[in-house]
Formats: sequence, C-alpha cells, structure tokens
Amino acid sequence: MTPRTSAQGRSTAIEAATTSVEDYAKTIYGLAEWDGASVTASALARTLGVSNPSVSLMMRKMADLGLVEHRPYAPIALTPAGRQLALAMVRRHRLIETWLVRELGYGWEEVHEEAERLEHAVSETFVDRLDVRLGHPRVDPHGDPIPGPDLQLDYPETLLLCRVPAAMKVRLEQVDDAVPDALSALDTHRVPIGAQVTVQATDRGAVVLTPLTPGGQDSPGAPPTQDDQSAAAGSIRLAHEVAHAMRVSVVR
Amino acid sequence: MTPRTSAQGRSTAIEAATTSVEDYAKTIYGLAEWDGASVTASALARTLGVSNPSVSLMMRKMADLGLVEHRPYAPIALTPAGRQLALAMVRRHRLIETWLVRELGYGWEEVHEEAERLEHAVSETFVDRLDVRLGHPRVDPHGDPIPGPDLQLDYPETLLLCRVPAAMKVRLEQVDDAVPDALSALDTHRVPIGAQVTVQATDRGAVVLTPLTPGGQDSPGAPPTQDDQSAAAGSIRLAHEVAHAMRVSVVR
DNA sequence: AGTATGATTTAGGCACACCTAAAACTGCAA
DNA sequence: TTGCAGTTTTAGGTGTGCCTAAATCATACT
Ligand SMILES: [Mn+2]
Ligand SMILES: [Mn+2]
Ligand SMILES: [Mn+2]
Ligand SMILES: [Mn+2]
Repeated sequence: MTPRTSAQGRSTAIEAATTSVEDYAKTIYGLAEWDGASVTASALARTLGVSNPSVSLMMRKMADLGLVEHRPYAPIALTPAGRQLALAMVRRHRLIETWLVRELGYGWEEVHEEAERLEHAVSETFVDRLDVRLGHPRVDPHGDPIPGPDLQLDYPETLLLCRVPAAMKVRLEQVDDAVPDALSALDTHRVPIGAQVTVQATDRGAVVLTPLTPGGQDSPGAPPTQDDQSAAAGSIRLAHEVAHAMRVSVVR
Repeated sequence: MTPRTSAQGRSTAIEAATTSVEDYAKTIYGLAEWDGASVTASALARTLGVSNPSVSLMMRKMADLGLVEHRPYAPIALTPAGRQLALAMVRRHRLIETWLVRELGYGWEEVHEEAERLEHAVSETFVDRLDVRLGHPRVDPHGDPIPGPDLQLDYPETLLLCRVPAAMKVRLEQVDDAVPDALSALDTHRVPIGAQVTVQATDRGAVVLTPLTPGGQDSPGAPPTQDDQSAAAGSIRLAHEVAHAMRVSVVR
C-alpha cells in the first residue's frame, strides 16, 4: 500500500508510515508490553509471519525514519515517535474491535482479523467519531485498555496468568485476541473478562483454576461442559500457551 | 496491497484482485454507467489519476485475469467476471457511505474519500452485516442505487441533467459524489435528492433551473442565498461540469 | 493520397515489501 | 580459548504498481 495520505501534519515520519510500518510498530509495542522482555528480530518475524531478513531490512528503514532504536545484533526498541505511532494504531485497532462487537454483532473471536485490515484504512476523523459514538470506551472486548485521543494509556497492574503462583485469587483482565485457543477456552468454560478465579495449581506455565464469580451463569448453550480431563467440577486446566495469553490482577 | 485474503471462493480472478484492480474495475463500470459512452484508456487514466501507460499495462493484466475485454487501441469493456467484481465494489462503497452518513454523522461530501479506502479493507461478512444493520438500503446518500447481496441492480430511468431539454420538469435522482462542486451547489441552494425542479433554460450543457418541491425549506443556516448572478429568486444556474454530475428522472 | 495530431502502447526505471541462500556475528560450552 | 550453534545481517531476486520518455497507431484535414 502507498504511504498514508490522510490526516493533518504531525510527526512527518508517522505521516509517511505504510501499512507495513504501522504493523511493525504496533507489533513491537505489543510484544514489549505483553511480557516485558526485550524484543528480538526473530520474535518480531515470528509474530508478523515474515522472514528474519525482512525484519532486518525493515528495522533499518524504520531506524532511518526515527521510529526504532536498533544497533545491529541488539534488541529492538521503539523511539518516542515510534511509540506514538504504535499507540495510535493500538487505539484504532481496539476502538474498531469494540465497535464490531457492540454494533455489528461480531463475536470476540472474529474481530481481530477484521480490525487488522480496517485499522490501516480509517482516517483520524473516523477514529475520533467512532470514539465519541462508543462513549469513549476504556477497554476493548478482550479487556485491552484503549489509548485516549491524547494516546495516554493507563494499564492496570497485571501479571501473566502463566506466572501467577498457586493458591492466589485473581481477576481476569485481558486475553490476547490473537490466540484463538485462549478465547475459545474462556467461551467454553464461561469465564468472561472481569471474572474472578483461584489458581489451584501451576505446572511449568500451565495452570489449573477454579471460577469464583459469574463463572457458570448457565447462559443458553452447551450444558456445563466437562470435556477436559479435569476431575473437580468447574476446575479448568489451561496449557502454558493459553495461560501466557491471559493477564490477571491480584484480588484483595 | 497484497492480494485480497478474505471471503469464500467464487471466481478465482475476483479473489486475486488487488486494491488497484478493484479500483480499475469499479471505475470502468462507473464511467460506462454514468454517461453511456465507451470507456477509453485516457478517460480511465484521468479518472483514476494515473498515467496512460499505467492504464495500458493494467489493462493487459486485467485482460489476462479475464476481467476486461481489450484489443489494443480499442475501447475498454468489462467481462461478466469484471462486472461482478465492479458491482461487489460498488455495493461495498455505497453501503459504507450510507453507514457513515446515517451512523457516524458524516456529511455527504465527506464520505466518498473515506469509503474509497474502507471498501478495500472490509470482508464480505462485514458488508453483509452492515447491509442488515442498515435495513438493506436501496440507495446511498447521493441517490446512487446499491446492488443487493446477489449484486442485482435496478436503475431508475434517468438522464444526465446537462442533456435535459429546456422547460422540462424533473426529479433529482443522483449526484456524482466525486464532484464537490455539485454537492456544494445542492447544499447551497437546498436542493436535496428527490427534489423536483424545472429546467428553465440550457446553454451548451449549463442549465438554469427553478426548484419546485422542498426547494427552500429554510433550514436554520444561511439566508436564502442569491450569490449567483441569477436574477429571479430561486433560480439556480449550474455549470456544464456540475450539470454533468447529476442525473434526473422525468416527472409526469 | 499525405501528413499532422492526438491517443495509445512499448521501453526503461523506481519504490515497496517480501523471499531464499549465503555470509557474519555472538555467546556459551567443551 | 577455541569452536560451534543459533541468530542476524547481507546478497541477490520476485511481484505490484506506478512514472517519464520514446515509439507507434488511427484518423481527420488539407
Ligand atoms: Mn486485536
Ligand atoms: Mn494491521
Ligand atoms: Mn462515493
Ligand atoms: Mn477505491
């Protein structure tokens, strides 16, 4: 896609961002935020579904544009300008997802792919009007916080579920919408965002938990599924990968 | 942009359409429909804002894809497959415009640009859900008919305003949203789509007309503007270019 | 017919964003 | 400390879509 035409002049480099540049910026930001580790070229390549050389080349380009800090063979970090761009994309993405769920009847597992395309096509004006129409939502359907018009973002204090010690009571705050297994696990066991659960046991990243709050509100659908090999009724086992796709806050 | 990922398999070539191919198809269709003339390479180039050689090359590509019929130096026509693609894009475009006006508070002069980008980013699913949400609208904010899910399209019998003979009573059916002067002229003189007017005189494509129906309903805004050099109160002069951007149906 | 004029196509290039294969670097481990 | 395995970068190449400049073609006018 050609460089973005839209909007009114702000940071030059951000104006010239292509679809690819926007996705790289957003992905770097996302990786760094989700689990605080430093971002490597190969992690970026894996997440974006491109080859390592492509990342290398793009990093040079984005360094030239002043969007990333990157000395060869070192980890990758966004510059302040890069973070601005990333936050702008995150805002678009999450507002669009919220709108798709609230007004077009999308399921929370469908919206990510659609938003991934739309985020590059909408104007700044569009985003602002959508924000107003939705009443300035603070989180998206997956619990991810939405940056305000000023791109400010306040995170709740959260941990990766796969790192929570056993016997702790936590509240489900966010799910990674790019991990379908995580979304379907929560759907299956009727654990919505905001539900409280107790971590019964942990096993090298995998966790077993029991719902506390809404848990099994028996909405019309499948009967209390007991598919997993979990013995205790209401006991839920999540694989490491799935537990890595959820963030929780500590209760009490 | 890379080839379209979305949707379920239909006509292979249509699946593989890029943003550019989609725009070419839509534009060829639009030119042919608006004033029934045959589509030339340079008209296409002018409308799309690209050079003639670009059109030449693209026509070879689209001929190979089976989307257009084009022998060198001859006029350009869509194949049935090309028409399918064009109609699908027209449907997207017009539904999106309708939604932007109805639900996001856009003015009818703002929507075209936004839709021009969004139409390439939305999925088939999205379009269908939007259609349902809007209640299957039959025309967009500019009076252009919207193809149904089956891509069927029924046009009202209309003429280009610039070709209407004098002393005829007509109803304004469509405005070309890509001609800002036409939209602002109608805004200024408070002539909405559906209004009836009499063509007082014609002058080599330019027309002078008098509103009949809603005409000057004095909505809160500027006072009955008499900016033009038109003498009679309520008499409106439209330049050829502007009159070419409107289609009307004959009344009675 | 003979030629000028404009429309159209061909030739040659550029920018982006990818890819595979080959080289270069790093850091850990024998 | 030396080697080697994995990571990262360089080299070389593809597909799209666009451009300018230089042919070509079609035809309308003398
Ligand atoms: Mn998402
Ligand atoms: Mn994206
Ligand atoms: Mn339009
Ligand atoms: Mn378009």
